[in-house]
Amino acid sequence: MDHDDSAAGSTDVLERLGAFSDRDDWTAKGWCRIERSLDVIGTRSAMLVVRELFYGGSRFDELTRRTGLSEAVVAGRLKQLYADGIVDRRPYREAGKRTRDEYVLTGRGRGLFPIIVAMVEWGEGLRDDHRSGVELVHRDCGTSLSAVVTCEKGHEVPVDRAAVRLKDEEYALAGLRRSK
Amino acid sequence: MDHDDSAAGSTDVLERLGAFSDRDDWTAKGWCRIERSLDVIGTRSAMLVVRELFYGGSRFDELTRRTGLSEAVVAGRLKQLYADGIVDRRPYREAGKRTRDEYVLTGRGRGLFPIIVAMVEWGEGLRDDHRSGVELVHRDCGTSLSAVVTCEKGHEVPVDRAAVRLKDEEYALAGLRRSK
DNA sequence: ACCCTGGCTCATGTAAACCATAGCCAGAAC
DNA sequence: GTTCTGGCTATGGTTTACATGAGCCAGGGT
Repeated sequence: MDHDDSAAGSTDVLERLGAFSDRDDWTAKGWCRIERSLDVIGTRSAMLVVRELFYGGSRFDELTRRTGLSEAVVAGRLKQLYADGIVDRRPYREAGKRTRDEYVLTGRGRGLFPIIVAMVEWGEGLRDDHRSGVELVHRDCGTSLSAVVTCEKGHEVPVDRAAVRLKDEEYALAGLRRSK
Repeated sequence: MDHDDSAAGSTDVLERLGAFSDRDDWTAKGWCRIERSLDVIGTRSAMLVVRELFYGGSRFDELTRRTGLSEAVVAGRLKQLYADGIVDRRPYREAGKRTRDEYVLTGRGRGLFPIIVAMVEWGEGLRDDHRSGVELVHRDCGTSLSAVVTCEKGHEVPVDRAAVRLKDEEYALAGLRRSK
């Protein structure tokens, strides 16, 4: 298997700045935002439930049916997502039925939108049946959505123009010394 | 536990267009790009390895040390990531050591950049120790990175201005009929 | 030739994630 | 009341994801 990659020869990923360049000191241990995110949406079932919530599903049976997950898993996931502030419960009532709760994304939940878009976009390239599948579009102009990385000044930032660093270097280093 | 959510009362997630609005027909079953992405980077270990590759790690011992994962898991993950075309292997040689392979992201692997940025950004809001942690910045201007959703015309698209639809509706419906 | 280092694998065990089935129980309908 | 529906839970079993520790082996040093 050979990956004819156009960038073979360049190691251009993120540049490491300041104390971060000496990475061997702080391996793992909750300093990383990605790990936190993974604690909440790191399972397949969590992502599928969130997907359905974005796609407009809100009731228990919709969520089980459309994710293909078992009721027990969906119930457990919804509990966790509620505890983590991703979904909120809201009572509803259908004619002839008792009152139930439906589940809607909170602000924090809707904050997952770029992740959803990025994953849909990236999944597109994994196989080559580009005809079928789902597409996210702008309501106003109809063109498809894409997650792009920008800085605060609005520049689009490709991988090789990005860098990593510690947020508050002195604070972080102090915490590191404490825990030793 | 009450989530004082400013958007309580609005169900504004994605609008469902065309045949997609009748979602109950195609539950699950590989039509979704997100599921594909999850098949490749859906585990904690995969994301952590990819994170380290973005942060400049490339050798086996770096990857195990910095992810905190066991050697067996890292080895297995690297195999899968190689098979899926996310990483490439490249021989290197340190003085006095034998020749080994190091692992670098392919183009497809670097395509995960928006997902990484979005997850770092989202993980920021999960707890409130905003001082410590890692930060992704633009090399040129130093401001921190953010993943924003745009359409092809460059408009920034918030969740409530986005919609979902089937890509090639006739093709998709035909495939659906076939599989019945 | 021998040793020794380090990337990698194998074996074993545990915990988590998931499915399938059955059952509970609030409450609307009657 | 009684019944019946549907959201949810509880039980048991399988599969996947991980850790731990032992061990293999290519190949550069000497």
